[in-house]
Amino acid sequence: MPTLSGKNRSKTAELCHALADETRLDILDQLKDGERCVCELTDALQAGQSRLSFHLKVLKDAGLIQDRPEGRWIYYAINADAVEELEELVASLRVMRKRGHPNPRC
Amino acid sequence: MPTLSGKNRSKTAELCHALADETRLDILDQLKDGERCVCELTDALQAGQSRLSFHLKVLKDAGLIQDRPEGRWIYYAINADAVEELEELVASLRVMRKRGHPNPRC
DNA sequence: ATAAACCATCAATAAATATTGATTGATTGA
DNA sequence: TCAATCAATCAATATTTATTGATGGTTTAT
Repeated sequence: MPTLSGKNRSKTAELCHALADETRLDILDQLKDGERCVCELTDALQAGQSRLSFHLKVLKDAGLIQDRPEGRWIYYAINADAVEELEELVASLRVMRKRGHPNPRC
Repeated sequence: MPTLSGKNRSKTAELCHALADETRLDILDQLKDGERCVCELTDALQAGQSRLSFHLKVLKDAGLIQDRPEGRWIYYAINADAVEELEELVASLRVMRKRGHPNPRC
């Protein structure tokens, strides 16, 4: 599970990094309704093939999407597990308690 | 509210970008229990002051944190509204329906 | 008034990311 | 087999982002 600190912290950063790009958000928006092959995405997003392949790799390395080769095509789909991890991460950000600022000894 | 596509998309990317860095995750982890001044953070995170100021600005520009000047100090705290926005964003990623891949006409 | 603490900002450099076009490999159909 | 389609990868370049040390402004205490 993703955490703010600790040993998974870099994995958490990677997950967020994958979401931190407009092209990749566009891709996820396309995948929201089900799997798509790269050629469909180049069509829908008006983007070059090598560019999309690059961003798909970023998303896949982060675990946000998965691929399913079928013959000549490769279908990409959102990984539901990753979305669940994101939910946990955001939940961990919930403000716990307002600390009455103690005398800072700086 | 943050969205995958549309006019808020760049704002969404900015929000995620702010989370996509280990130092900034460390900062948020510190702020989870309440507000902190910069000098406390430099102490706790063993990081240079200008470096933290930089990352605090990234977080603040993204709306994730807010600051409260008090005398010589500036206290930073997590912005609960931003966390709520993140929850909505993640919710929008929920897989809607598996589309039985239609003949791609690529 | 002076000195010290706190913090933002700047300039310079270093490092990481993204984009483009070209190449390559695999698969399908003629 | 040959040609065409789909997609990953590479090389080169451009762009962004991060780090460091220095500077300057503001506030507090002496």
